[in-house]
Amino acid sequence: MSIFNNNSQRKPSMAECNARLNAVGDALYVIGGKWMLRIIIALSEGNRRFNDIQRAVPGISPRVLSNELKNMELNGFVRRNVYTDIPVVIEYELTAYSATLDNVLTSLMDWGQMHRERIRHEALAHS
Amino acid sequence: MSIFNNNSQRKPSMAECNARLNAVGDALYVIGGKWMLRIIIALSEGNRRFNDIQRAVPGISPRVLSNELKNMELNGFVRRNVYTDIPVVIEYELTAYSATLDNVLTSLMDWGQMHRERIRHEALAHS
DNA sequence: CAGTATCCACTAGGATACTG
DNA sequence: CAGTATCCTAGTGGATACTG
Repeated sequence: MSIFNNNSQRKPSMAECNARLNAVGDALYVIGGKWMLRIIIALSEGNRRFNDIQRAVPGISPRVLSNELKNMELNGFVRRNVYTDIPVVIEYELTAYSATLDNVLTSLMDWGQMHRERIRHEALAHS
Repeated sequence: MSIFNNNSQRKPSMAECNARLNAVGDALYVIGGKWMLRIIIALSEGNRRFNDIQRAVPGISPRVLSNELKNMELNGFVRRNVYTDIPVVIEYELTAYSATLDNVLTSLMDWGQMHRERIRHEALAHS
């Protein structure tokens, strides 16, 4: 259902309104940080080890990456695997649950791309 | 295209990877704040005047709402209309551009709802 | 009603150095 | 390599009072 085109002409109830607000709020609370989605993208592109991820997410410091990964593990987006061979290898991998973010991620990517184009054209128009 | 299931088996290039990262970053930068999407939802549900919006977005202070609305106007999501009758009436309305957020918004709502359910079940399972 | 003005608290996140 | 430890800053946003 679209937020913008209310085909049924029915005015949404207070309860419905708050449910929407809360759902979006929850989602943003979890994924709205600066880094989490980027880390997911990096992982989905095959980076598994700490320093790989750090390289794949430009600008992130080890401290922040460490915190993010811990949170993501707690929330079930990521699994941390320790392979106790010598040398020990630690790898992160996305869980199935993180795949539920697929729609969110692609819609954000599409919109971000579109928005960037728009800004670019505006800038040109004003120059 | 899905981030998670790369059917073509092709490993994405560095350039593609960065493009995705940037697109998501841009999108989050614009809409990732605590308030903007909630204000859009409030507006989409028929609230047009300053205090209406403030009531419809629980917890927002007038200072923050004022700042957000100005930003949103600058970025083309909202139009501020001043009707110079007596008494003067000021109304905010969503622009066509804000409707481009439809997919983002609905996917966030859906995911937020699902995630909340999941958390609830987990809490029950642990009690 | 539609905001401003002030003041303040918190915390996400940056820089850098260090460790087992 | 996979992180911790410290320290620090900037910016977001809360509380409250006030104004044309």
